[in-house]
Amino acid sequence: MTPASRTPAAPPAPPLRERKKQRTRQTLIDTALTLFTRRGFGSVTLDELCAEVEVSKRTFFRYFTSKEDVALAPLHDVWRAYQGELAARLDALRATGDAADAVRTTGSDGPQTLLHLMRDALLAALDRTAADTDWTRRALLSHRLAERTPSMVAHGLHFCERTTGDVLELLHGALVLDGPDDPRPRFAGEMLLSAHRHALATWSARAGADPEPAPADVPDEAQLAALVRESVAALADGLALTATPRRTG
Amino acid sequence: MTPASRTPAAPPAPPLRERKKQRTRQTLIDTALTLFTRRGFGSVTLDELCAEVEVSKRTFFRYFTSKEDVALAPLHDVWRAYQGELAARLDALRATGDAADAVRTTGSDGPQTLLHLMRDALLAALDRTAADTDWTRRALLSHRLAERTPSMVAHGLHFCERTTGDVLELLHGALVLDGPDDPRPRFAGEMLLSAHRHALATWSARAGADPEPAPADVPDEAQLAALVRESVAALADGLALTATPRRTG
DNA sequence: CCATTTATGCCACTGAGTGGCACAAGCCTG
DNA sequence: CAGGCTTGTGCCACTCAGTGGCATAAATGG
Repeated sequence: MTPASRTPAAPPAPPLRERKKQRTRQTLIDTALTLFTRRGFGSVTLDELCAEVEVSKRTFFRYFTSKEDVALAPLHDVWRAYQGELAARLDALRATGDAADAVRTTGSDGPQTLLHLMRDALLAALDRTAADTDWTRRALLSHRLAERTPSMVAHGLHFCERTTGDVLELLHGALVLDGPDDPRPRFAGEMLLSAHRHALATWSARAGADPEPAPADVPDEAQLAALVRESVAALADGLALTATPRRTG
Repeated sequence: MTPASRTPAAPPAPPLRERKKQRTRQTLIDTALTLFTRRGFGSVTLDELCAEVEVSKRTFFRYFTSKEDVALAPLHDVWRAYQGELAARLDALRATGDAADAVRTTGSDGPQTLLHLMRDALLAALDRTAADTDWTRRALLSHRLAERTPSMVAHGLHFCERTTGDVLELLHGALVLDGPDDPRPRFAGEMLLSAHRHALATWSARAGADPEPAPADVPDEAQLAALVRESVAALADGLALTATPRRTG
């Protein structure tokens, strides 16, 4: 923090101005999560939040599109990273022209399923995002908050939907498909979403129900990653599940 | 409309007061769809809409929970019906204890998959809802509106999510599953949702792009039903789709 | 040190959504 | 066809999210 401290081994050292922006953004997110968690999403006004962070409301809206947006930022970040990861993988695929060796994360047999390609991109995104200091804690708070805040659910679903839409454009540019209306990649994308949401819910439920967990009580992203894998694997079972009536007892 | 006209073969004749309510509701929906379609969702204020229908804003909110809600009402009605249909089918299933003959809509081999059970419930719901006079026209307007109105998308997704949640409770009460956290029924429910959304999009796209279609230009619900079947059938292909890179050219 | 860009603050404004209360219209008695 | 009772509606004032415009302050680059 001292002005004279030289950055030990920083990459290209981000332009000083950018730092402040990121710092305000992070502060907004953190105080928002704290306040919302403590007193409920609906009971905290933006004016309060802004006063707390000492930022004008106008400025808040230059960082986030809505009150819900700031509360969901940690979760949204994953999806942004996912989009990037997937784009990179698709480029690699097109370059080598071979699905099998383009993606090193799988020592698989034959060309990969799109769903698995997406899953791996998501896992990589998770890994990258979670590299940030205590992302998991924030993500947990974010998700817990969403569980009891309908408008956050709506906002989150919509965000995912938009991301899926963007991803679909990438896919249609990079893969051989049955025309621009082929529903299969969309289905795959939405299934991944389902799986991810379930993984997140399970992850959150497994952690202690502490409303403001200490850093130590927060489950790590490895557990989440494992749950994502499980969930994706379970998708096919969901499709094939037969309806066995329960005996009334 | 004449007071003395005797209802020819009306069932029990709904309590006169209820009629007015339904009429106001329908008027609100129709004028909302018209105004929104003509001038855009965001450019019509609730005050305008209410003035047009000659109803106070306070009253509006006794019928609908939000501005988005009224614009999506036709689509929401299907899901409400779906919930009812599914509940009925589950009851039938539990009563007979046999999946095969409980549901007459399918002359299938062996017990039915949950997905197909849900699909049939949705188709039945569609059928029932579309019995109302020009539901299809309204639904089409509703969907077209949603396509260019982000907040409507968010609201619609959230509504479906809630419905799915309610349905899951029914399922866990009626079916043999792997405990309360078994993700399979949830996956099935969300896949049906995906399929339905795709069907709706295709249906809407196939109809002429007329912003205010004449009744004759509106596709019927049979076409939508067919698309739902197709989409559900295509789900498995989405799951299994292999990522074949497109040759750059 | 100055000029340009870029982030922020301030202020006034729209419009969705809510709560409270008084009023009127349908509705069940006798 | 009173009477009270229930239920839906109108009106009013209020909160608060979100936006636009313009002046100002801070970083950047010469």
